[in-house]
Amino acid sequence: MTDPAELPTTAWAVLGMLSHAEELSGYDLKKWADWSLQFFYWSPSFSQIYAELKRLEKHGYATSRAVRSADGVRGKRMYAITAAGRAAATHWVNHAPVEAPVLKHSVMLRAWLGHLAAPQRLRDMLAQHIDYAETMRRRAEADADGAAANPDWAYPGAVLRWCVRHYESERDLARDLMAELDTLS
Amino acid sequence: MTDPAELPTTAWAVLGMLSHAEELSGYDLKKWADWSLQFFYWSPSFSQIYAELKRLEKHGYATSRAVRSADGVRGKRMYAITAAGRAAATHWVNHAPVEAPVLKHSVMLRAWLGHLAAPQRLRDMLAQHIDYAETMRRRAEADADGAAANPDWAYPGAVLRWCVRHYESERDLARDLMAELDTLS
DNA sequence: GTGTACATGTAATCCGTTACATGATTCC
DNA sequence: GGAATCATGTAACGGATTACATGTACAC
Repeated sequence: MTDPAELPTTAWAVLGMLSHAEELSGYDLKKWADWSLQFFYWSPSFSQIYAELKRLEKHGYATSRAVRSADGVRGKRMYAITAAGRAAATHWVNHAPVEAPVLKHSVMLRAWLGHLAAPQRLRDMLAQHIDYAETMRRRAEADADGAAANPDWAYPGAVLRWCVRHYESERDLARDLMAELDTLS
Repeated sequence: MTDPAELPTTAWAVLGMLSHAEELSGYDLKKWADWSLQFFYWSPSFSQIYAELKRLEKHGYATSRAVRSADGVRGKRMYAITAAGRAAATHWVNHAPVEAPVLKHSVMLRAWLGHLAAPQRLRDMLAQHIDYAETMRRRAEADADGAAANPDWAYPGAVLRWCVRHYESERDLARDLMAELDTLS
């Protein structure tokens, strides 16, 4: 087996999604990314997904076929992972160096600049962040429940439970920080 | 006051660092970013910092002066925030829309693809991640202790305590996940 | 008939990194 | 003398986004 090509992580994420399914369109992948990858990675834009799909196909990691609807007009293209693609993805998971986790927390960046901020602004920002974390937690929980039904989703399910706890913690830590900032101003 | 220019978050982060200090060189800023921003945002490369400094100066948000060492040979350039820069940064903190937090967790991405992974690989990855989180926690704690001494660092101090709890949680959640994965394979 | 979802793709642009280039200073 | 740190910057490149362009299907 030749060494798998050097590809950006996004490509492996897309290929990884394909490895969980039979056949998906670019549109499907975007929708699915919004509801799964989104929790712990990030959801690439449509244009990025279409570009990665072409690249994956060029490398022989995916195949596609054009599909027309019953009325024969509307076209779409369905992608599936190939054996070579599965091998490459497996190799990537098992052997590629693991990139450091990236955290870009613009709420904390603003709190770090609290000496420039109006106290109420910091409270509002944190309140909004608490809502965001709670929404994400709920969504992840619903997804985790969905995954629990199917043994094929054991790993995604475990990761989704990690996400539930992660957003729970995110919510609680924001509450703590809000309380702490209230004692400052 | 004219509206502050549209700048990437990195520019505001650099300007924010300048707002915490008297005068800093690009090199100083990079070193400082590695030990503060790094915990909750990310540390731009040297070249990025130098580029942002030039842009900030162009906008009148920072000034610089060349400094030569006692022997008169070695040169460096020290940057300071201007009044306009402080006003712009304040406006950004108080009024710019807050970007959604970005999380790109490549460890979780690989766990999500656990059906492709060797069980031992997942254990190793998580063990390494636990070490990473613990190291970050310790570093953040040391920094938070340092900040506690000075009332000027109240906000950075509060954020650093948030970081300590965040990395603590990150460590614990990775342990939980490792235990859960062990029951799967 | 209007808005929403389905469906794909191009072009322009920007953010940011890596590699490269250069050279002084300080500590061992 | 050699390594690590201080110190700045350019050039090439790539990853990714936004805006734009286009059109169908379906529900209300």
